[in-house]
Amino acid sequence: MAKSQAKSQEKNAPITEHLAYLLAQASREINRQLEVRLSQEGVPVEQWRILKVLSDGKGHSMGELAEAVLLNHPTLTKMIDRMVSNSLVYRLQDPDDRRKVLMYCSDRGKALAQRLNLLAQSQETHIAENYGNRATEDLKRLLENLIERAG
Amino acid sequence: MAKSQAKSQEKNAPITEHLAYLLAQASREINRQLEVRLSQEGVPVEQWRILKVLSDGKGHSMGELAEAVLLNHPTLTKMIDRMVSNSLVYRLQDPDDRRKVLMYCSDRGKALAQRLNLLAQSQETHIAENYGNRATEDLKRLLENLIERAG
DNA sequence: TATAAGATATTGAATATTCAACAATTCCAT
DNA sequence: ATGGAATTGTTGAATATTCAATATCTTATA
Repeated sequence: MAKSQAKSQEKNAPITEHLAYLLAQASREINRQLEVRLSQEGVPVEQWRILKVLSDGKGHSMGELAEAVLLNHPTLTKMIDRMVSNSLVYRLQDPDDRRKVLMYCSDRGKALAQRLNLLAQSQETHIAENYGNRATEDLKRLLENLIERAG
Repeated sequence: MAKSQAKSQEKNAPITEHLAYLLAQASREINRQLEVRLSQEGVPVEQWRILKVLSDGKGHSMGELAEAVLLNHPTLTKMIDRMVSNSLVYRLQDPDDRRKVLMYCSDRGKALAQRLNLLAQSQETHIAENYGNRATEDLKRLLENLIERAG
């Protein structure tokens, strides 16, 4: 009986004990909160990521960018299309490898990025205050390690 | 100079330092790995979640279920439509509140759920082995706390 | 150097998700 | 009781994402 219970415990762990589920839940919640903040500028989270990456002023290829902002290629292409329409970013062909397209941030994009960074930063601050500085840092380091191993 | 550097460090934290980003990245990666395993049964992650929740045999309303499986209502409705077509689950009107629909798992759904649980459990085991038991447990507890505060 | 293989980005069709509106039922205040 | 507000779930149109196919360019090889 004890044995079969142990076995059933193994197999029937509630869904809330699965790491994949906890990650999905936490990510969903935190990203929703970020979304609320960024909606002040009418910008989805993915566009903030794109602008943040591009605001280093250097050109980033679509592939590189897709990886950095956690979007797959076709999705990124279409999101960039929208952002080009809004004059936030622009495409330039890479002179060294003409298969590649290098993405750049316009001045308008950079200005928006700055405002978005403030909103995102305020969320970080809010989390650190409510959840605790120590816990937040611990969580970040654990996530970094997990990503490193899992990648 | 030191002052302006500190300031710029605050404002210009790389995107990889944002909790929202780390969570999205980790969740994406771990869920992709789970997806690979579950594809052995041709089932998306969300359907595993649904089957897992319903396999307690009790009826769950759509709202309750949507919350539990991290899907919003219209998305869940349409996914349930597909699962009903596959005879994995079925709807029953709640006799106590006829606005509600109670979802149940069919025998076929329960059998599938068992096979999926094995696949999901094997991922948990794999993570615990590669990432470390201690780190995995720490991470889970931190995520649970975060979700509790953030909800 | 010519050609095949690989890399990069985009496109269009198929699929899935979301938003807003709706229908049905229950709850509550009068 | 009864009419308005709130809750629950679904629908259809608009939007977004994904998959497979394509076009373009580079690299390696023979």
